[in-house]
Amino acid sequence: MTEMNTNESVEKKSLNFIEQIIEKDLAEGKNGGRLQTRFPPEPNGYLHIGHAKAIAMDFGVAAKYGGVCNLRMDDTNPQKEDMEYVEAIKRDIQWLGFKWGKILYASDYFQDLWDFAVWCIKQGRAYVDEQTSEEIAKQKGTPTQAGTNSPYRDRPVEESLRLFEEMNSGHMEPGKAILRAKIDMASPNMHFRDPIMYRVLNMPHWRTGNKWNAYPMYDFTHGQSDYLEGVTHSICTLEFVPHRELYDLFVTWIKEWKGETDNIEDNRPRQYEFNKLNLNYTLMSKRNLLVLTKEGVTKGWDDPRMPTICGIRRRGYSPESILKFIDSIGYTTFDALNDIKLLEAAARADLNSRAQRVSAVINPVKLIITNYPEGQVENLTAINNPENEADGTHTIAFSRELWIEREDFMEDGGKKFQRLGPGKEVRLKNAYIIKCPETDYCKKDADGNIVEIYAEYDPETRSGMPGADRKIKGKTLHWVSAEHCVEAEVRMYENLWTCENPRDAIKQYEDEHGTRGIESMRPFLNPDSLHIQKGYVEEWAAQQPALTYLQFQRIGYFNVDPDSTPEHPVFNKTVGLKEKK
RNA sequence: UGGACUAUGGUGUAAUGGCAGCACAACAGGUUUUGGUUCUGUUUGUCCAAGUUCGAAUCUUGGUAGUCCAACCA
Repeated sequence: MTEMNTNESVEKKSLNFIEQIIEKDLAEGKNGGRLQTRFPPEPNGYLHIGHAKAIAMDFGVAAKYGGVCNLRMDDTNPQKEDMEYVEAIKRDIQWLGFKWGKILYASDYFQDLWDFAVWCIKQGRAYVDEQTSEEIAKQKGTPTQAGTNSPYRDRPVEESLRLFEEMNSGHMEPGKAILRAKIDMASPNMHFRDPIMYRVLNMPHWRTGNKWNAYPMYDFTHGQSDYLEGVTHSICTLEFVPHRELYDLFVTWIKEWKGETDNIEDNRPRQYEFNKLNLNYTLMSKRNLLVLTKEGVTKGWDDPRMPTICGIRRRGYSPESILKFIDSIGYTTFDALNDIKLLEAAARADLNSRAQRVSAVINPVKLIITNYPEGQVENLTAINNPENEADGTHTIAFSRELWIEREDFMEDGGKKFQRLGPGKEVRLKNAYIIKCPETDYCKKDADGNIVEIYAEYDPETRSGMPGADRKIKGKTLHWVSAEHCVEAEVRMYENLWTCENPRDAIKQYEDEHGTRGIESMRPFLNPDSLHIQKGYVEEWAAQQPALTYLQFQRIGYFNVDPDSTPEHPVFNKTVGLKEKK
């Protein structure tokens, strides 16, 4: 092997299996060497982080290989869909940093699909079935047992055509008839047992108004839409694997309908499937997320505990951290359960380089520098981001009375406790080295709680002075000046769920107890998923609403919540800093 | 018990018949005005069994385990 070949093979290692397929197809000139993908959400809810994985794939490969990715609303079911969601979907995709070619709608193809369906009937490949859904379900058989043919299967074409028209007239009751493809009731693939093409809904559609009363099903829409708009690689998740055979069949039929009989294998969309995102301690299903919001467990789709893209955004994650996470878990055909810690690690890695460092005390106790002159105030220099010098500095006020974290003082902390305690010396970040006396180091209330801590500062050790270079045993603590800080609401979040796989746990609970909805969820909900704490934040941080990403030093990454006002700042904890024991 | 798909450290992923590598996690140490960052090092893996082959994580067969499929949802 030559060195060049080695390098090429090294490069190939980083390609996921979809990218490998695309490179091969492009090299072989399939579809005229074109690459076109689509991201096809149903506008019936908000996008979640699982969608972000699909978005990163669909838009990502298009951008990488010079193709185009269109955004297509899969809007074939007006019962469930709403235009409210379309804007939210667009906003979330843009926030993630992707650009679509066109915005398309499956409903754009309703006329084509109708004409195609009529052709199928005339070809004897489709028929109107007038049985009830129960009868049809019964005839479908089971995975281990073949189905039986509908009595309407071989009805005259003219009769089906007339009934199909009636299905769309608005005068037929939903459920009275459906259009089915005549395929194979004995197929081991359940989707081949005369799948439903059209059903009667008698409902206006938010885009097509009252034009249609019968609407096409997913299976009779997706492949045809892909074909009609020129998609080459229709990438979706693994649960659609059993649909692929049907997808291919309908694509073949529609090409025939269009009279395209040349190059039937190379010039057509193909479906490829990757594993969808499963995250432990996280519930992804839209239906159940809706229950949480309706029951008031969470406050809307953008609650920072939600796995929705808007929730994650509000929580303070950057788009880059989400993309980094998705990149780290990869695309395979293995049904993995990913560790949410990987998402947190990706966020820390990204936020570390961009978050502005500020001081905030969220479990405060008063610290009095007994030898610091009363009324004196010093403006000390704080570095905005040690990872990026260009971010500059800001000043932070120092005075006699400070707030520090209650956990940073222990009367009997022992040797391993390197923070403040009787006779112990620590450095105050950007300020002075201070020392607690051996005795009379604090004041307590009647219950024995410490209300004030006393220490003396060494005036020679202000940061920047030569005396500051002195090495001490203690750690460096953060603090805020009691008179120069802002009181803030700090929202701290934990996992919403106490079990690794809430989906399975809820399902099992439902089966065992016969309960539904919120009753089946309660046993697995973390009652402490939201802690609201009063904190003290240095003035600079509270005055900078433009600061998107913050690090409360020694605590974690935070952002400013939309609820925040100058009078009442509100911060969300995105993720804590890594802690060493 | 029909069909389709899958199985590599704790978690995720790479290998395209030829040295089992990477990330996260964990652990130990150095640096550090964040118990952060960073740097160095360490531990841990091919589901099982047989076969093909000079050589198998990879191919074959048989087990085992898991996921998906019987919505007038997508």
